[in-house]
Amino acid sequence: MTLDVGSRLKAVRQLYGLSQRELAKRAGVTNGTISLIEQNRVSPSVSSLKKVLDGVPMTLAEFFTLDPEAAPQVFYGGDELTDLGSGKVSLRLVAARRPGRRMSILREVYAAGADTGEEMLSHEGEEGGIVVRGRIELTVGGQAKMLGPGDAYYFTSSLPHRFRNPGREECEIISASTPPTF
Amino acid sequence: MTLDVGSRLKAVRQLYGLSQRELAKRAGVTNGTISLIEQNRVSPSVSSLKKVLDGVPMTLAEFFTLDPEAAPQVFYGGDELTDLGSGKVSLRLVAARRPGRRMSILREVYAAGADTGEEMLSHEGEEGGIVVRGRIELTVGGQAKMLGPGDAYYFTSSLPHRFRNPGREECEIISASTPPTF
DNA sequence: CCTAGGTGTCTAGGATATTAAACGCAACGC
DNA sequence: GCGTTGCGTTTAATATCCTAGACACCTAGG
Repeated sequence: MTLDVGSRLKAVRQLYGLSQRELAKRAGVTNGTISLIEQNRVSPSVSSLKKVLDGVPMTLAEFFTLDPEAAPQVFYGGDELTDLGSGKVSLRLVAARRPGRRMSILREVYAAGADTGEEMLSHEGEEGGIVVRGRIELTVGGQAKMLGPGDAYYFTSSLPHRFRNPGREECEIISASTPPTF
Repeated sequence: MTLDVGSRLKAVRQLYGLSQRELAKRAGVTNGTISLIEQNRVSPSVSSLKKVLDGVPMTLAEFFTLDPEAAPQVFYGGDELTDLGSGKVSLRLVAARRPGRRMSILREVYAAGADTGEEMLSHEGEEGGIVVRGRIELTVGGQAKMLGPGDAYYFTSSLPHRFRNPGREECEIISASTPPTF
């Protein structure tokens, strides 16, 4: 198992300053249930855990995304930009060495003529960004659009997408994606 | 309930091209269990759902984060930058109108002398960013650091933090945070 | 036709989770 | 001291889940 649902629930409950009975009442379960779950004496069904979390309220996704040992580390400085790119696309990743990151923040530079390819990228999650300088053509789900400095985008990463710089100047974008792509 | 664990599991399983028996074998449960779960005839315990997902493999967080109706929407254009700031700090949020976003991507401009305050900000999640122009002093967990163009930062948002522009020039940052702060 | 191997579904019974109520403990007012 | 109110824990009975194995269906090959 090594998935400490109990401690997690307890932490969440206490974070909201609720007693077992209070939470139980809000959630429509008994206080005994909360107690047993928090002691890891039982593994709740998804439906009952959902009921409990609805009392907080918190979604299941949020609950399981909680980083129990929330690394109190801070990363900063130019050094934190790790080089990943190749050829005409330069990618620099923020806090690459941080374990368990929940986002990829990237500084992307597309040289003139750069193209992520016909095949289209597709992966779970969401991504978005802002164009800092230059112009770029972004195709998402069959629709293409030119973006210039100050323009922004945001989409579900499972949609096939492609970045292309048809111009003669470099284009710089700062983007973020969750869960981390890199 | 209205939380269709069954369909979700089925979708995941089929996405990976597995039969109920194959997945069951990998996961160490019986095919009947998978069948019953997919039909929503039972609400699996967290421990057994975890076992099942380990067979894929997929984490519980990923499973519950799956957006069933994965909004195929794309947001872009300068219009997508919604103004939020006040006073010396200007905040522009990407895709503000998108429901259920998992990130806040912001273009932040700190005027000379801008300061998010002594009281320190603190909230759940993670955040990071890259300085586009100007200089800014970032204090996280008691440690201050000056950042200039091209520098980056990343930290756990629950650490008390503060942004301050002690210089005479504007500072522009592009940042992201998850879960969304705005 | 009919076996062989694949699919998903169903059922009986043992295993596990949940309830309702009791229990032990500590803090407070009287 | 004593009653009250809050806390988390425990217990016996009930409800729910999970397993093993049978079942029905389909497709392919002999």
